[in-house]
Amino acid sequence: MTGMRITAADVARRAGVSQSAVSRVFTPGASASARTAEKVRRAAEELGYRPNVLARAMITGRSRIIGLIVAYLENQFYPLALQLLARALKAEGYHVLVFMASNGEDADKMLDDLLDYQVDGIVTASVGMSNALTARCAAAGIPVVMFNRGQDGADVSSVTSANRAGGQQVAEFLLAGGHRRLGHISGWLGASTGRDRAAGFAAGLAAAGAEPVALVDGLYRQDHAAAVARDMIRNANPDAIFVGNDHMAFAVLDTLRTDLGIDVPAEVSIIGYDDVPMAAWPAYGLTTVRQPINRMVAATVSTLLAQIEAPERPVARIELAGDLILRTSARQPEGWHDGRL
Amino acid sequence: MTGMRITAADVARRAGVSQSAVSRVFTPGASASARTAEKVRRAAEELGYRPNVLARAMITGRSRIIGLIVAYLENQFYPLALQLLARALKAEGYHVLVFMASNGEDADKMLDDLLDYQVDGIVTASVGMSNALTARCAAAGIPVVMFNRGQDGADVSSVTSANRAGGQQVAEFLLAGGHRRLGHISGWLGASTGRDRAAGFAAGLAAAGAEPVALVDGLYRQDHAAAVARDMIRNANPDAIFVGNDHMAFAVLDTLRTDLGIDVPAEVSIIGYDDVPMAAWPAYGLTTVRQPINRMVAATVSTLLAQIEAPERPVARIELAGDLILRTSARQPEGWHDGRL
DNA sequence: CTGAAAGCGCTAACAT
DNA sequence: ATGTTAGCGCTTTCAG
Repeated sequence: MTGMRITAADVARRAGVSQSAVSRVFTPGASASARTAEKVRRAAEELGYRPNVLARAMITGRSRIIGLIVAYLENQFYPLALQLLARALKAEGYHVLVFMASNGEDADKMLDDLLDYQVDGIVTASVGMSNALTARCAAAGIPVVMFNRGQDGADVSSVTSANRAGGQQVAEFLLAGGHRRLGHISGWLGASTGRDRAAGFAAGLAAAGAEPVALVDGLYRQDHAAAVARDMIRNANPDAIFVGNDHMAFAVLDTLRTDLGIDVPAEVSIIGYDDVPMAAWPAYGLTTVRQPINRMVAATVSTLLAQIEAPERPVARIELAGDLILRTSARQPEGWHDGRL
Repeated sequence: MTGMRITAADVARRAGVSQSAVSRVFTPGASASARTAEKVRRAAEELGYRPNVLARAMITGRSRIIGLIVAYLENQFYPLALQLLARALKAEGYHVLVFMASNGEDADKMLDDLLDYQVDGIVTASVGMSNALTARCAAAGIPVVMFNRGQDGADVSSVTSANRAGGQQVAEFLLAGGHRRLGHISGWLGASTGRDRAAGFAAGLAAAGAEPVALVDGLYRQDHAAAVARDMIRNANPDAIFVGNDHMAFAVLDTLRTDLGIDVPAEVSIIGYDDVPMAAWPAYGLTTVRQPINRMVAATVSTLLAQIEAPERPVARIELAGDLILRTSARQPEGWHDGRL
């Protein structure tokens, strides 16, 4: 008797109604009399019946599955986002099917996989999609939202924080703190987040007639960021380093303090980006730009669902402001309040 | 023309064969002549056809979806496991549907959700399931593997590391290092992992005629562990604390060093459990028991798939050995090698 | 409001 | 080896 699935027909038989009556009772926009509904519900209860989502999906064309493409679960920001996203989608009756983007892998292959599952929508986290791929999704009528990544000139929705403004604010803060030799270990410059933060930082310096003493791509990798930090200290003698995200900043902080014996922030100030929970831990106390992850996820969900319900809706590019969070890894200018002097 | 799905019938028409011929070409254990296969494949290519996984699932009774129930993505161990699990399952043609166990939530409700999606199997990570729930899964013919958690007397497969032996090894190591006042901030004692590590630790002490000076449940929560650590230092004056997992150990380490100004390990040694990547970072240098996460995931996948293929297979309880990893948060006994004196 | 009937896209006998 | 046929479990016309 194991594995014997109970179907709507079983329930119908027991309740003494037609199978379609059962269906109606379990369909939100249904029309069934209170009496039938009651009978059906009792029979279903007794039998332990639950509608088969897959069968329903075949008819309605809606699987209530959202595909999530994600690459770096090592960076705490993404598990957090995944957690928030899964909860928010669950509240709307959707669930998340995970697709890990192995780095060497063909993106087209992965998209095939996704489409095979008839997902109702796709969100990419920290993963770029070529315009060819987004075009395929559009052709298949499947909305895509890029989370924490933008794409120039592509017809995709995206939700990011104000990365350019954030980078600029860091420059202003550091300058106000009396630093004069500013270095930047950027996020991967192949990603919009990496580029925008770097551009904002450069713009902030330029506005004060300054320019960075060093600027290197950290590729969003800890090992690489650590190596780059060592070089930068040796060769450029910076008194402050803006690091493209917290994940790398932790590695940089460790490298300076432990390997190089540098006093942070007395000798060198370090600033990160994201404000993951670990940034607040005493061992790091990382001064950083907070990405409003809750609102970013909320925006991602509402954008995606809106697009699922109205496929012809134009793409949305949402950019949410973030704040500089003051801690102990960077010297603090006197009189600095609310992100301004 | 957007959203127009291409079906096997479309391909059949274009290739000049029957629809079932198309199906056969796309079914692994098929029987089709090279000529037909070729024609079909070309037509499919031209049309951009891909089989509908959901329709296939209805017939075969296999969705190729594995439900993952997970609760604490804050503890780095679980995102890592998720990542490994998703990749391993993908290699076998399965994908992971995520179910976040919100703590206040009814577990039965969540299981309903899972079963609705006709998942082929379930893995729970750091989440217990009542015997009633595992019974429901068994009745539905859906195999379950508990990852990093056991269940006494339940008919479920589980994959854990040798938690009891690990706890015992920690006790021996600490004793050999000359510590005499050993405290334990355990993992949640409602979980087998928390209990087993605590029991092993106590057994290790007992074997030497000792007993802990303090033993408190840390509930696997950082805030709680930090508070408990403060109390323990004040009231029990331990010279070493074994913490139930790395996640809590980081908080304890921070509390001792930063809040309490204690020199670790000169005054107090700290040992964790898991060996998440952060444990190796210089800021922590956490001495800890490594859980063989790669092998644990591999065992989880093979157990689950074996059970999917042969439902009558008896449940497996797999326990993998872990090693004590020596770093700088605990005083090191002279002559300690390979986990032994 | 309700039942009968027609599929959704596909696989799996069953013939040929 | 291939086509024909009968469903998988459900939603959705369509009558009544």
